Amino acid sequence: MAPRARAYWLMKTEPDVFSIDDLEQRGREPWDGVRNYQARNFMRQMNEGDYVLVYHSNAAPSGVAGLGKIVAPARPDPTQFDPKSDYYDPRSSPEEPRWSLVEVGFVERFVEVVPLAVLKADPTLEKMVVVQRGSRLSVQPVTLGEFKHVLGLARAKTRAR
DNA sequence: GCCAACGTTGGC
DNA sequence: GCCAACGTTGGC
Repeated sequence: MAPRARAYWLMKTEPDVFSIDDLEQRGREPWDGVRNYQARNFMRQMNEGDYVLVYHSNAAPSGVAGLGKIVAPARPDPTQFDPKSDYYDPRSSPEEPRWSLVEVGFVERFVEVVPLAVLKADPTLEKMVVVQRGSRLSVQPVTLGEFKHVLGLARAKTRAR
């Protein structure tokens, strides 16, 4: 078996709820609560070792806050079965789970968030899903080129200080 | 807090 | 299967 190529992703989180700092403190986190089919389908394609740009949404500024890594592949998200959870889905069942989660491990917290405005102003990233108008997808694929370029932007800030 | 853009639901 | 109404996301 040829090793599967590593893939790259962007996952959004609201830092008021769960931030890159929270991920750093915990080390790894089950990424529960995703309730969008497209996002779920991307999570089901993820493999251990894939890298994740951790994106802060509804933040000041919104942008890429750090780097994570997939440490466990998709499995049923238990919150869908829990009537007390905000993410409870009465139409899902353990026999036929509708929603999945992956586990994300902490890799790196950027010195500064790379703001969405910077991504949008960068011609190299014009195809990136997160800069598209009205993009709401909370789990997105990222190309290797985009991934490297965003890391470069984050590191440029580090070197400049 | 506003609101544009989007995804989902459900009547027909 | 269409599409209006509704709820949500997320930038600003």
